[in-house]
Amino acid sequence: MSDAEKPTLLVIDGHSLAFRAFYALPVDSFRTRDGQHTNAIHGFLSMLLLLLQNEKPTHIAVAFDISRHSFRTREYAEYKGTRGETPPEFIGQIPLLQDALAAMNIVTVEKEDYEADDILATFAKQGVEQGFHVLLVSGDRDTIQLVNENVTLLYPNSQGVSQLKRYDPAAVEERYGIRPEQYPEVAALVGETSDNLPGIPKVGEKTAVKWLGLYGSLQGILDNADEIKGVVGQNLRDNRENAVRNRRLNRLVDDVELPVGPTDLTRQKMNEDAVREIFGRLEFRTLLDRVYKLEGSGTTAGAEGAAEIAAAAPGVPATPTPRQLLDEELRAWFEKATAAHPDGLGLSVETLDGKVIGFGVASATEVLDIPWQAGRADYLPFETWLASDAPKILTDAKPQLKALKRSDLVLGGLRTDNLVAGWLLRPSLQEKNLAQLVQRYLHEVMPEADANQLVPDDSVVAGPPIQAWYTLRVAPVILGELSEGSRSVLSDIEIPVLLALVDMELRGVTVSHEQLSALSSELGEKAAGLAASAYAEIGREVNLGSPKQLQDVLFDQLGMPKTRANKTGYSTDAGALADLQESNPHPFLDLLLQHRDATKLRQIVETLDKAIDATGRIHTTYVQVGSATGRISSNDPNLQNIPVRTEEGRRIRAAVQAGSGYQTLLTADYSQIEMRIMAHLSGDPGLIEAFNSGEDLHRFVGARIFGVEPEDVTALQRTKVKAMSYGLAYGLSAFGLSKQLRIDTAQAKQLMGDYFERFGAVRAYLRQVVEQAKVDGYTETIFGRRRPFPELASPNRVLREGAERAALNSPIQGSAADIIKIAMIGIEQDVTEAELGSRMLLQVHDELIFEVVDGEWERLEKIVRGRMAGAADLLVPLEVQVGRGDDWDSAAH
DNA sequence: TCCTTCACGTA
DNA sequence: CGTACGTGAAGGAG
Repeated sequence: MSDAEKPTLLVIDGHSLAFRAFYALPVDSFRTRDGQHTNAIHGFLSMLLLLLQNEKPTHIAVAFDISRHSFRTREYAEYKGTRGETPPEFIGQIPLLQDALAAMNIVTVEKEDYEADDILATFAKQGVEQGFHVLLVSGDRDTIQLVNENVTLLYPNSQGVSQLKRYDPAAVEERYGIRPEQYPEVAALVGETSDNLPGIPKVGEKTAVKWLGLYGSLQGILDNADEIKGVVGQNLRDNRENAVRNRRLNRLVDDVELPVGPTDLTRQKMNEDAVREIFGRLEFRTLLDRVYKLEGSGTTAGAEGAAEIAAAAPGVPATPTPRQLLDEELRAWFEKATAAHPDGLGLSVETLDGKVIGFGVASATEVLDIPWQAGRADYLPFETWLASDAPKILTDAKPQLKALKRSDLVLGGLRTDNLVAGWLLRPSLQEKNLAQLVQRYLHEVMPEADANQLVPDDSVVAGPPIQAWYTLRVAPVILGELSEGSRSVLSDIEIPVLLALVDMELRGVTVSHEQLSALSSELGEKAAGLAASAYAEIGREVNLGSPKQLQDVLFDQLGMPKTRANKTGYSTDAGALADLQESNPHPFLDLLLQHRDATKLRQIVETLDKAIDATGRIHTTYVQVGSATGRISSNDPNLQNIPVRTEEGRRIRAAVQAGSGYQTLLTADYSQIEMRIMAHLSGDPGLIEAFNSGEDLHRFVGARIFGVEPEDVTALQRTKVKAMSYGLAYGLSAFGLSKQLRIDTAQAKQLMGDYFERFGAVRAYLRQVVEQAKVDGYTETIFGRRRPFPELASPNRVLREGAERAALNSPIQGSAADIIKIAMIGIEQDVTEAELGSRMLLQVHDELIFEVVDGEWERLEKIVRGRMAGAADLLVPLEVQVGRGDDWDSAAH
């Protein structure tokens, strides 16, 4: 019988797959109205449907364990003893899963005293004997031993149950370097932590496979144990019983007496009523759809069945089939659709290498598929709609807008971006893409190719039309949950600033490769010299970049006192080293610190250098939804953490320059914006007076604290005061302050006391913020941006107090973020209206950097100053400092 | 090879 | 026992 003619028997290890699914899918997103968790069931069934569709088994069974006890636990009581308690959310899902399988007429098998894998082994053996091709699905590695030319194992990868790796004998050999039947011998030597089966210490897969190659079998290895040298040889001799026991336990039993045989497992037609009932009870709407599609395609139900389902699941519209329209039809479609959708149509831009290759457009009832080729006149009605102000809804618009611009396409009327709106709702961001948003807000599973998704099947991958469809449907749910204030933050701040970020990213900034590479080699030499000196001090070479090796040097070799403990030992960070330098001065410490400095800087230089493109510019990516406070972050590369505090750091900034065609750089930053916001929010008369008087704040405060005249406050004192002022806005304690200022706690308390005596309303405000947040469950910025703080109610003190500090800082940091965004929007608008060639390039939280066309300086400076200072109307003025220079360093002030 | 921890740069 | 981020090296897990 040829392979193609053979019937296929599919046997699944129910427990292990359901458990994998449980950990692969978020518990919170899969819960019925009455609180039953369903994530394991959903994940399992989704995988099952995929298997039925792709593998088309003729026979099928699912095996379960009856309990945690089996003949193995009787033989070895500790077997699987390290497994923790079953999570409470998992309990109860298995019986429901079995109900669902029963409704689908799939046989489930379990046997007292045996594990599911033994059932798999038994069916595998019988199946092969009776001429089946056998497919096993299990998350237990022991089943690898069952693989042969007629038995294939499908094993879930680390992502969960969405992707199953196919192991035939060749794949096993490729992955492990051994034949399938040898696998349990390897496992016996290595041991299995999750089953509480210790193996031979220091023997991993590599060693075990090597030994098998040398001695042929486990028995051969044990017989020749005396030949094996070194520590591992000794370990083998000392622990040979482990290997013997493991081998005994991991041998699967293939002659379990079962009530059914392979031929009894013929795939049956599902019981539609029962399936509808149980899926309804589990609230699986999309899955039900998929079940019917599957039944319809394979058996008799057909389109009729699918229609019946759509009717049976009210409120969930069936996904429309994408249409391709041209010319007049397309024009008419948009005319009708725009009229019917005043809140916008869904749009998804498909990109490849940053260029546009297609679009999906969705209305409430239809979706369009628009494969893109530039210059096609028959798509003109679409291009017209795209450029118009007609409202559009996207998800993660920024990369799509960048691609549009690169392809010289214009998009107007961006109404909302689901990713940004979702972030405003939950700024700690659990949902990073459309699929996750759909799951959370529509409680549906979107078909997607994403490895994190459950259904990676190519035939159901969501193309642009489907993306647009879900984008349109999820938008009103998110918008409906946003507060009024958050909705105006979205429309008045986030959407406009998103458009500005698109342009800033595309513009990039010129960075001198010559200067960076020179600096890099200079720093490299410096680091090498420092390392050599450091080695000389301790008489040996260590890896100065390894905290672990440094611990040996500091605490063993040099006998220094132990520093602050961390997870892997004792801290060697700059603060700890400074403490050591004080108590146990040693030249090594200083050399180490300098070496760290040099290598860190070199690393930054190298990262930047590698990011320079062919035109000599670096294009960072701004992450609009990256922070919980409302700030924008920057990556690939991060241009918001370029050094500035040291001389050599500033040389990096000096490599950031005005590009060709531009005369100079303009930098503009807010001075002490967070302290000004604190003055505004607290209404503290002292602080407000300090700002309104024009007096330097830190000097002003320092004069009070150190009891001197403002002009006599030293630079060092001012630095300390500055650190303390900002520290207060972060929830700094007296203890923390004493550490930072290297004074004792009593003195720190005194300092804070003095501070609050002078600025009492600040303390009252900070306390009030936390109290209010505990009542509301969230904090709010001046402009209405919210950040939820569920941890404020936590019984865990560490969590709760951490949340309190974050909560008191959030309105301050978040309002500052709002203000600079508002300024950016205004500046872009004014620069465009004034038709300036000068342009905004970078944002670094409280600073903006522009490149300036010759002759435009005065006009640009006026716009920038006006928009930044006027971005908010506070009780204190917003002061803006502007600098000019050929590069970022010299433009600083 | 992938993941976590440490350390450290910015506001 | 100070908020918000992103990056890279080392070293453990596999």
